[in-house]
Amino acid sequence: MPPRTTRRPSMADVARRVGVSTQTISRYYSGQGYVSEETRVRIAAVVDELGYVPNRAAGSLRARRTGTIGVLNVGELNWGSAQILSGLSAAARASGQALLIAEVDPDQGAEEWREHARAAVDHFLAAPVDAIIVSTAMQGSEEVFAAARERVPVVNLSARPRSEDPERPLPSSVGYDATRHLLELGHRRVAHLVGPRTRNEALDREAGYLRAMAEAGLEPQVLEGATDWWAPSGAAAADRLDSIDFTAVFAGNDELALGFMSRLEGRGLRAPEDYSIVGVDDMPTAAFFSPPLTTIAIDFAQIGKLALEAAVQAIETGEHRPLPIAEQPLRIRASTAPLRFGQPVGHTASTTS
Amino acid sequence: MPPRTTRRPSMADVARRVGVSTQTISRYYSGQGYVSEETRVRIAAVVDELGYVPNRAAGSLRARRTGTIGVLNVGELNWGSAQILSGLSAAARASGQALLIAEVDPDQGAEEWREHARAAVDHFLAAPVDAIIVSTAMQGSEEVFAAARERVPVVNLSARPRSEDPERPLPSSVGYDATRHLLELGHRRVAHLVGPRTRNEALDREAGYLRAMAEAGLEPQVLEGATDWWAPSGAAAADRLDSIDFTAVFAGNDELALGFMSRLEGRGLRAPEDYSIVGVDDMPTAAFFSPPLTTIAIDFAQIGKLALEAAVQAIETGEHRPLPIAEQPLRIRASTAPLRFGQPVGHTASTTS
DNA sequence: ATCACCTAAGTGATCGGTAACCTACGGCTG
DNA sequence: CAGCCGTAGGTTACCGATCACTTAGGTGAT
Repeated sequence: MPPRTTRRPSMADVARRVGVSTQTISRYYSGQGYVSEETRVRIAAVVDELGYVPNRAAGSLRARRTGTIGVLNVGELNWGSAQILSGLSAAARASGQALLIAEVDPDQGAEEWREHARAAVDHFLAAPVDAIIVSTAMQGSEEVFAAARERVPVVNLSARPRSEDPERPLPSSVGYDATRHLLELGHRRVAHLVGPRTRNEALDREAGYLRAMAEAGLEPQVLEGATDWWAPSGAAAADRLDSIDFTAVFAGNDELALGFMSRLEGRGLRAPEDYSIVGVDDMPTAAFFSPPLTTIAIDFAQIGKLALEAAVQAIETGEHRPLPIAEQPLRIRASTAPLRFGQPVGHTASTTS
Repeated sequence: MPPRTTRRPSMADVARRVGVSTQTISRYYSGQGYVSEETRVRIAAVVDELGYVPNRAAGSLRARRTGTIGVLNVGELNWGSAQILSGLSAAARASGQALLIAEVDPDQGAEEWREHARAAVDHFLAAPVDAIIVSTAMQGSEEVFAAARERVPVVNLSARPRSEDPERPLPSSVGYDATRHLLELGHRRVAHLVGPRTRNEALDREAGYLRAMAEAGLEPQVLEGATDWWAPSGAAAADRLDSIDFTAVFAGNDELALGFMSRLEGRGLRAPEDYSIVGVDDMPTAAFFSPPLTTIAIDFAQIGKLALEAAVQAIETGEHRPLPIAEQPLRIRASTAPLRFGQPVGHTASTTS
């Protein structure tokens, strides 16, 4: 079929058919001003008959409000960021906003990724959008978004807590809580499988871990090797270990924990008998791992909802309020257990491939 | 800060400063018509200086092309649909398109969900978008999109193969291939853990399974109980079994397989010793399940790319080509093994909770 | 009786671009 | 040297809504 022949109906078409001016139709949609009940009914009938849908591009041109919010996601959509997106999109629908999305691949060089982010921001500004939500941010991204802030409000979900930051997000306690759980079970040699350092969440969780360890007067042990948030990265981190001298591990997220557990099992070590492990996210699969994974359940959908509301607020009032923190309950499952004497980990240094 | 005070620069601002007409700036961006190299350089300098970004809403008004494509997703973003979205967004960036997204919750009544879908489509048409991509469709959604088709091209990624369907997607062979693998291992009592019947993918896979079983002259056995694609649904399906009389299972996706395996393990049955199981998706965690899951790897990112290209083609030429099928290799891991005599499943009917 | 005010609408300008058409100049060709 | 074409760019109308303002009848208070 040739590129659409019938022109889509405009507000003028509707107005003509109802026998009023376009202004009345505009009022019908905006709710501002007076439209009699009778006229309202006749408009509704014509709208339905013609299949009229107002053209947002036209409206926003004059109104200087597009009702569109840009959502920037860094890296592939994992369970968490996908959930955030779901939360955002539910809230957006509720408040009549449209969501424009862009994804930036962080696994390039630092310069390339910054260039990508800049392009994505321009993409949003071109739309144009009323606000930008940065779903997951990378370290060093602040300057890119600072430029965008001169045009539209920017809500950064994972900006690091800094006093100069306009949003001043409260520090998340995920890393601290997870580590505390392990310490309360009696573990003393608690390691942290750190997520990709380029992401702010990974840095936050590491900071929480370090704080909990310092408070307890214990030596931290950070396991490196994760280049992204997926299970193979956790496996790679496990493969790097040639000796194992911890009795508990706090993994940056559930995926990393799974990959890590899987490789340790290959070396004859199982949780919770041989070591304890706790993750973050509580993705739906985590409860079905073997063993079921103790983890911190982050209410990502709620985060998305809060972020969208914050963006709408910023659009309407220009006021940036710090994002409240969603609930983050610890879900205790079978992967963690109290430290027992004679726990093999830390004594044997098995070296299997 | 008060709601932005400085007006964003317009094309006229740039033109004035360069000393040309807006038309020349327009030509600079569109590449249509002649702009001398010298002028080009001066425009670039001013654009950079003012931080000018063309307003797509304004341009599209006259050009009747918004460069925006709507992506409708049905249900929460699971691994597959998130990957499709990633593929779409990468391809969109490459071709300069913007992606508008909306999510529709299918777990309402059939009437409610149809109403939601209609609202989402209107949302897209309001933008307006140049095309709509339906990432995962539900049964019975065709009529909703048929209405949208009168306005813009609609690419439906999971429309069921029907001769009347303008896109006539080729039937996917996922269900058939997975079942064949189990049959080739010697299994005869092969069950299918069917996905949520409301989704077309679930129906397609079931059809493939039934075809393979019929070809082999075997009695099919469909395990019901999954209301979504997540692991808890797989567990629920396992909980419904009071006797187990199969030696192999083809699960609708990896998540379902995981939930199912986890519950059977609670009943003392492990793959591949006691039964074989194969999933679909090859999500990154699947290789780290215990046992690592044999599964069909769907190249979702590729699907997204193809879909976006098809949409762009339809926009430009009005021509709907059927989507080529992405590769779907079988990844053989430890969850499937040849049928052995004396395999316990099918003999014992354990009833543990 | 006059005036203020509410209800219900209409008028014309305008947002920031693009389409279509037009102008001007130089070089090459017949 | 007239005619034609390629290059470089300008002019004007227009896309489809919203904004700011105006009109006009009816009602209640002074």
